[in-house]
Amino acid sequence: MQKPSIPKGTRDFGPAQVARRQHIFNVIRRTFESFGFAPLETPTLENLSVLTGKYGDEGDQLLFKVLNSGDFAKDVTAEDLATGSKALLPKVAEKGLRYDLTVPFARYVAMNRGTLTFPFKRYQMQPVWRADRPQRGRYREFYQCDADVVGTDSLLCEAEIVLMMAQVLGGLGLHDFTIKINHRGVLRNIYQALGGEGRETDLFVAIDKLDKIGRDGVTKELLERGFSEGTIETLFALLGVEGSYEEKLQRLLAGFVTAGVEPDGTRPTEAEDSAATDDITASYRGLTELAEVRDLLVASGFRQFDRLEFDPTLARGLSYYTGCIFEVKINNVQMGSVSGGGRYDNLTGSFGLPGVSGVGFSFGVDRLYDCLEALDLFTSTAETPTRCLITHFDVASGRAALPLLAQLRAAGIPSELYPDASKLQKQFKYADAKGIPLVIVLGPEEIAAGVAKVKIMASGTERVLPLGEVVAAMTVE
RNA sequence: GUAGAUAUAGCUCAGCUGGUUAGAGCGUCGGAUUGUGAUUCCGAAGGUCGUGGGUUCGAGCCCCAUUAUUUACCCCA
Repeated sequence: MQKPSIPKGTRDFGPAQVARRQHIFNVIRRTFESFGFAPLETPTLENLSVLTGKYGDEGDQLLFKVLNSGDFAKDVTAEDLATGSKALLPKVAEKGLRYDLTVPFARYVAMNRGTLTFPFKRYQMQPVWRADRPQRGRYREFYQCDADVVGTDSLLCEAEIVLMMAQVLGGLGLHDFTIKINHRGVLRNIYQALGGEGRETDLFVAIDKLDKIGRDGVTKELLERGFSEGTIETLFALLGVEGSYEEKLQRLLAGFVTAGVEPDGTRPTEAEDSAATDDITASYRGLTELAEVRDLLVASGFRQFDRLEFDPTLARGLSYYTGCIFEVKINNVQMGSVSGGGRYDNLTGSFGLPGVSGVGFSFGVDRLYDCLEALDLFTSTAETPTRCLITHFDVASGRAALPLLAQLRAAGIPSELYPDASKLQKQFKYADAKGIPLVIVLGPEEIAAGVAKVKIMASGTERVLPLGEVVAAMTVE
């Protein structure tokens, strides 16, 4: 006999887990729909040509590729085998499992550009697959819940992303969270302040690790990568700004001016240098957009600015982001971000539809689940939707229970009759173990008297009711 | 891909310096209670100690290999 198993990084979800997951999905779906997003579903399999090259070299390695049907090796030559997997891959696999929901969405928009009404707002809640090493909060199969808008540059979209993030987390009972926001333009300006060239990625990767390895660690890493000490000092002076959202914007701006950085990367002339601060502010797209998002949030009645943090060190890996970027962390839980997103100016470009700006974000349901569990925030532990169990004693009383069972179901009360004429003790244990709140005892005595006993499991109280009144009484409860 | 940790009952784990018949809690099943759960009491079932080699008079324990799981790095939801 072989021991049964499931692939690494995948999970089964039992009835109680599914019920909890559905709760998370419902909160997210309600929020997305209340902001006017419409549902979309795309295939599990995409053509590899759609997926490859969108996530960087690392991402390509993490794609699950699907072997072609039939004789997948029929086009393979001895030469291909000798060359290695790179030459082999396109001949044996033309499909892959989706890696995220944003790229399939971009493909959908490009394919259906003629029929869509822009701005197009869609949400999507489907599993994605990544072939990386599983560990805490990291699975090979997991669900993402994306909401994206394409076809508008309006910063209202960014503001609404913050509103939706807060609404979903609040709806789940997660109140101690931090929404981090930054702008790729700000990062670009910082990069310019360092006068570097072509090492943007090195820098972002190092900056992103700041909260993990600390300032000393980042300094060491940047020195190893060839940045000078003076440069690194400037970097930390800019990154180290403190204060409120508003204050950080102002101090960062002042820092840029001091460092002599212009938004387009050129050095300012002396004349420009003397220009009024306000004019320069307007030219820093990142800073002005972040200020605008803040104003829109205020006007929308957003009150949780203590949970919204402008973090100049926020980098995020996905290279297609060009504007605002977001990331959400649940505090006091050891878990990566539960949500993230940002604006991309040209996502559909590689599918032949350039110049369409979009902004979107995503919730990781599996991580939200893990956070809720770690914080003990799940209220329902019921393993079944059943509200009422009818117990019986023999074939005759089981038969007699069937009309009542039908009435309960017709009244909208999920109900079941215990299938076997087991000992009453066993039937009650079944109800208790599954968290069924109500048990009806319908034995020979009750049938003879035309009544039923109704027991409320939580309190242990029992009531004897005429058979005709049972359903009505339970509808009230 | 790199580095570490772990693997003993259905689950969570003990198991001393290598020494007789490998233990506990929870869960499961039966009984105390011919028709009442969660609480209490009594009892029972359940293990080729991940797998394969080796050392030894003797291995759950030591050594080697292998597989699986897991944590950190990289990257990310």
